[in-house]
Amino acid sequence: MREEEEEEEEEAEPTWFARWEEELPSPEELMPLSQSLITPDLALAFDIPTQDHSSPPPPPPPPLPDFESPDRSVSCVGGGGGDEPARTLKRPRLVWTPQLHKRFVDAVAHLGIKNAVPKTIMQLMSVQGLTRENVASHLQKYRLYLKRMQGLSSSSAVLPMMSAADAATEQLFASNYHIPRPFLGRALNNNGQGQQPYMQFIAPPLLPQHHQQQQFYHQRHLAAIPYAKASTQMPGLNRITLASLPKSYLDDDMDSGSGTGDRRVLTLFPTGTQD
DNA sequence: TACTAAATAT
DNA sequence: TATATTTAGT
Repeated sequence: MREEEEEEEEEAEPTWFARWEEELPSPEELMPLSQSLITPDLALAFDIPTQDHSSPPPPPPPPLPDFESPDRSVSCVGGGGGDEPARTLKRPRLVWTPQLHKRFVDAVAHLGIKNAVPKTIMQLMSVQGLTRENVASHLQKYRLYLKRMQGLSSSSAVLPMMSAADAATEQLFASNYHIPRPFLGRALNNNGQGQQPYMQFIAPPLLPQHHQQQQFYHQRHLAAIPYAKASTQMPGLNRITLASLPKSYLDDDMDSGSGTGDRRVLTLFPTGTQD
């Protein structure tokens, strides 16, 4: 095939089309899209050259999520092109690492089921770049998982140790969804009659002695965070990069990056060394 | 406005 | 297929 059939459809081109094109405003009349669609701070953050920088108001520090900064190991999946740099306008897929999930669970535990709503959880977690949507989505999934576990536990005795049911569930969640032992025990005990749709979370004061230590160092690290009544995002305090947390916190009982699989998109926890 | 559940996308 | 994101309903 040496002759590529050039699809010349000139003849089929209707006249109205040409006239319609004529009626279009000239390029000069058009307002530059980059001006209206990309805010100055965004343009600055993403190093987008702005043609007309006649009105550059001092842009506030761009709330760039940690995982969007090129410093972190970020790789986008899917999208228009794999070659696309990490700084796409589309929010990259967040991977809930075991550590991040642990922080999530801890936040939920501290808040209690009553206050365990996306916004509050997000504030308590105080992870930079983590959105309420992220938390809401994860919370949904988490509840689903708890619900599932509840059902499994009611049908078969699977309290203290991990049984096949647990193992299967864990597999379902790619071993990402570990639930602290006190959670399981408490919930299962409470579940005798199946009175509650979801497993009941353990509020901090309800934690058994054995886990008060856990609660303790949580308080140590989160003491500065007004999570109890954080109504507004505090610029400094509310932004805590998980990577800055001590290893003792992160490596509590989870192995990092052991079950993320090969679809890691972005990680809030740089698995390597981080300074 | 925020939360939850369902649908959709990757 | 599993997970995260987005959307829609309350």
